[in-house]
Amino acid sequence: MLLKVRNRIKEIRLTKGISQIQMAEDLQITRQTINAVENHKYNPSLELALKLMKYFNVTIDEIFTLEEE
Amino acid sequence: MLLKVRNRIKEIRLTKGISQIQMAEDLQITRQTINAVENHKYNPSLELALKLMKYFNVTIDEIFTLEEE
DNA sequence: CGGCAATGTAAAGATATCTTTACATTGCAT
DNA sequence: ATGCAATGTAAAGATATCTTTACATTGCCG
Repeated sequence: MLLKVRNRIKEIRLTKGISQIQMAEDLQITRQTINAVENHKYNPSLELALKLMKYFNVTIDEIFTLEEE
Repeated sequence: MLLKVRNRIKEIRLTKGISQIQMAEDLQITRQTINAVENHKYNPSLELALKLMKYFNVTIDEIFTLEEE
């Protein structure tokens, strides 16, 4: 049972009307990192994942899910 | 405001009476990885963090916290 | 159409995460 | 005290995550 992480960062970001640029500034990371994570180039680190939860004020389940490959 | 990830993996594991060795087998990772994470040598990846939540059947807040440095 | 903001993408380099192999230490049961 | 299971630790190597710089594409507003 192979598991893979999916995220809904882009959806959540758009519903809040925030740009990648603003997110990057707020979170003190680069825009490219946000873009890569949104487009599933790679997963965020746990640290970044926790910051995203805090930033959007959502639970982990609302952003990340472990799905079968 | 520097933030750092803390975890309670060791506490949770011990309350459930599970060894690092058994955890490693169950989660299909190495014992050294569990040991390193428990002793805060580095953070688990988001993927491993999600697997740990599922394995222990706990919420993210029960395992991980973002604390000030 | 032209300009601008937002987004997508790419490549090189730095650091983090994880594995493999191996050995040392601890603590508990016999 | 000896043996054994569990834990701690270390070093080398592989892959993942993130930054920096740079340029391309998209879409929308004037």
